[in-house]
Amino acid sequence: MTYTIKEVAERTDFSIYTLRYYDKAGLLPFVSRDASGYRAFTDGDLQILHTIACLKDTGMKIAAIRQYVTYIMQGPSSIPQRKQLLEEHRQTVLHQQAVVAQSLKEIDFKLAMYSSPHAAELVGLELQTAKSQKRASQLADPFEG
Amino acid sequence: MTYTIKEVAERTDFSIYTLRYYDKAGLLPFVSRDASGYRAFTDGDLQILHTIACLKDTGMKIAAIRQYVTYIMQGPSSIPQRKQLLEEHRQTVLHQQAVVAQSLKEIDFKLAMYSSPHAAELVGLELQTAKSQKRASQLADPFEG
DNA sequence: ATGCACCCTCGACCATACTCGAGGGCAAGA
DNA sequence: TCTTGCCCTCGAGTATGGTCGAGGGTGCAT
Repeated sequence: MTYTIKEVAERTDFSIYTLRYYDKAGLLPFVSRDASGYRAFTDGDLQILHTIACLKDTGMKIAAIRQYVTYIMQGPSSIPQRKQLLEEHRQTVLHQQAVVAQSLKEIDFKLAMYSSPHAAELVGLELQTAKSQKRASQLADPFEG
Repeated sequence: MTYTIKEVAERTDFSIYTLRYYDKAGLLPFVSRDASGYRAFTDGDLQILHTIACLKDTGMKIAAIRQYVTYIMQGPSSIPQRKQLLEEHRQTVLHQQAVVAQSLKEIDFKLAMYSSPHAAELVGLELQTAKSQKRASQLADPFEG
């Protein structure tokens, strides 16, 4: 049983364009062609594609994904390299998660301020502080206009 | 007390180039110029810049950040709009966090497989399954070479 | 007054990741 | 056989977010 590129696009979050772009970029060397030159995706191919989606969704670059896929094509002998690549990526993702979580906290703090019954006063105070800093340094006030 | 663009670049994760690019893109209308036309950043400016960093780090696009900054320039009257913009962004971030967390789980699953004492067998089995699927559909085997 | 380390703008260039149209082939039904 | 709806490649175009060099001004220390 195989799937056409259209069927794969429907079953995944990749567009037909993206799938062809990925193939051109060397991300899909495991996808075979039928007698007419059409891409024929097997279930196993979809599994690798799913892994590719996980890597992409966590921010891995195309070049790194290509490297990973290349390792897959080399068979079990490349397990150490695959492991290292994923471990390094894992650290990157953990770091990014921490950055995002911290930034979200600060956004939530802003939201809390905007939701406060004294929102207008708090924001007004911030504004006056900013304006007086400009004045103290003899700078034009950009908050006019 | 004010800071030069170089000092700001050193105190933040933005390069001088990026700061100038952001200014050109309308993200820094609150930054004043001194008598020589040099940008003079106040502490209040750095605070807004920090908020911009939070938005950028959570994936907000430049155009949306510009909108938010525009609201800031309008003073307290734009609090409802700021709140709505941040609420919507917050939902986007929560969704992205969920996607990343799920993808990371699957990456960890792969890593566990590669770390298993039977890694070679497991990966070899995957490979044989993939190969037999190709054979069953009379497709050339891309795992040769 | 000269040098050095800053600052400025403008516009070109780059990297990344798609997105799409043109031109053409394949396969099945009316 | 002809239309319809897929498929293909190739190469150009788009969107986003920078990055950088040229050309020129500023300001302080020697």
